[in-house]
Amino acid sequence: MTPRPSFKIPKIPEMTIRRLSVYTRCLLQLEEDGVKTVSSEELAERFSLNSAQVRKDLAYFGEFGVRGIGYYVSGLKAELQKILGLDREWQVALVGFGNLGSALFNYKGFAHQGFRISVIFDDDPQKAGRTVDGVPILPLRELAPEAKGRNLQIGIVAVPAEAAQAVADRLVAAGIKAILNFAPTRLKVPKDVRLQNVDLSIELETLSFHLAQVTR
Amino acid sequence: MTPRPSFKIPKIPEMTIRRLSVYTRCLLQLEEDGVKTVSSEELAERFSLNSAQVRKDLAYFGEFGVRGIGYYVSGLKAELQKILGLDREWQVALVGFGNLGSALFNYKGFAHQGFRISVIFDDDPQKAGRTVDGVPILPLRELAPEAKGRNLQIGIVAVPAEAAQAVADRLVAAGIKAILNFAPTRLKVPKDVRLQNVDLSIELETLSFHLAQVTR
DNA sequence: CTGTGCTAGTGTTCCTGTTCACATGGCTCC
DNA sequence: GGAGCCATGTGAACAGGAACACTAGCACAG
Repeated sequence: MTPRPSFKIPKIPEMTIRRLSVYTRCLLQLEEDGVKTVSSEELAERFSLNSAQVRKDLAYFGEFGVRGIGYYVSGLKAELQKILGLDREWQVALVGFGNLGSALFNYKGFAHQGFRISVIFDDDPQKAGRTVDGVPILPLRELAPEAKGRNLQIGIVAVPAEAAQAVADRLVAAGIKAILNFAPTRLKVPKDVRLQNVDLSIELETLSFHLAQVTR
Repeated sequence: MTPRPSFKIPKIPEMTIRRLSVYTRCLLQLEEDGVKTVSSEELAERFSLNSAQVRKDLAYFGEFGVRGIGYYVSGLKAELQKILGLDREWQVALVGFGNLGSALFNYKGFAHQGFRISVIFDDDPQKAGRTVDGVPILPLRELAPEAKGRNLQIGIVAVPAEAAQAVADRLVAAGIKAILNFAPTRLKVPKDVRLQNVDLSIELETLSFHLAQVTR
């Protein structure tokens, strides 16, 4: 009756998932360096973290390690990539092709891990209709039909704050279940849609807060 | 004997500071809309948050509210801006003027809140020596002398992962106490230096993790 | 084959941040 | 001037994530 009998999910902490992502990157590096095995202790100290933390994070998903040895780098890497969904290709829609949008598009790290920006949306008549590196730039109203045709799964919102909610609404309406938002606004989305915010102002203001404490 | 006798700091949670930043932005909007007072309840529901949370966050820093009324929008806004250090201008150094660097430079939101990118560093001979919008682009070796002369306080790292640690080391050596890192690496800095990371891969991979759970 | 050493996995404790619930205290209206 | 209202401020309960410390199990040496 349970949808996934072989594999129970005991509420994974958000922080654990973020760390998995970090571990994965580290393992990629280690594999490249020809390292075969790594202990939770070694892994931990690279991020000034607790080794129990590392073990617990990994143990949420299975028993990947060997006692007395540690973890096999390439094996663990593959497991984590599978868990994070990096073993497949995700179709990403980028909305907004201004400064930030084009920077994101040109960022090399994405395609690498299986995130493919397969279409761009922007209503600017200067941009809409053109193509960059083989990727079409379309007006926003094309979103719904394209989403189905291209099997879009992730939307990146890189438009000004004022337009962000409208864009998000369209993404949701088009059936997209994961949104990465760069606009400085708190978007409202249904709770079956996963929303991840990147807010530069918050990061900068956190810094200036701490500076202000010292520089009183 | 205590360095700050008039003002005790009872360990402010990191999350509180991030929320202050969000509140501030909201208050700016409210003020613009001509709203005079706002209650913790109203403020909270804009971010689907608990009202006690809002009150506690604010209470860390003083008694800004009026019982039976709420908070005076412009008064609270001014207080929060002071707490976050937004009542002054910070001199920011941007290191790396590639895709992301130039996008950040052109992003309007920064100057707005008192963050002035007053110098850019990039070793690319195509770029170094030039000027954009009156801001000079210099080779990285100029960092130390410029930091003093320009009173640089914040460094933004927008270089590839491989170069990031070296850049961070130079920023630290130049006496900069706050770093915003966009490179996908965990930088090591002395603990009196405030480090804030923005890691796009982590955000995207968090999304793909959740998608992968559903799309099994 | 047996013993030792090493490190993964895990139950428990600790601690930080969030939520609840109440008492406090200024404003307003009569 | 006093009584009632209403939202703040805050101590106490709660929850969840992180650290500790112990147990389990595999590998390798002798």
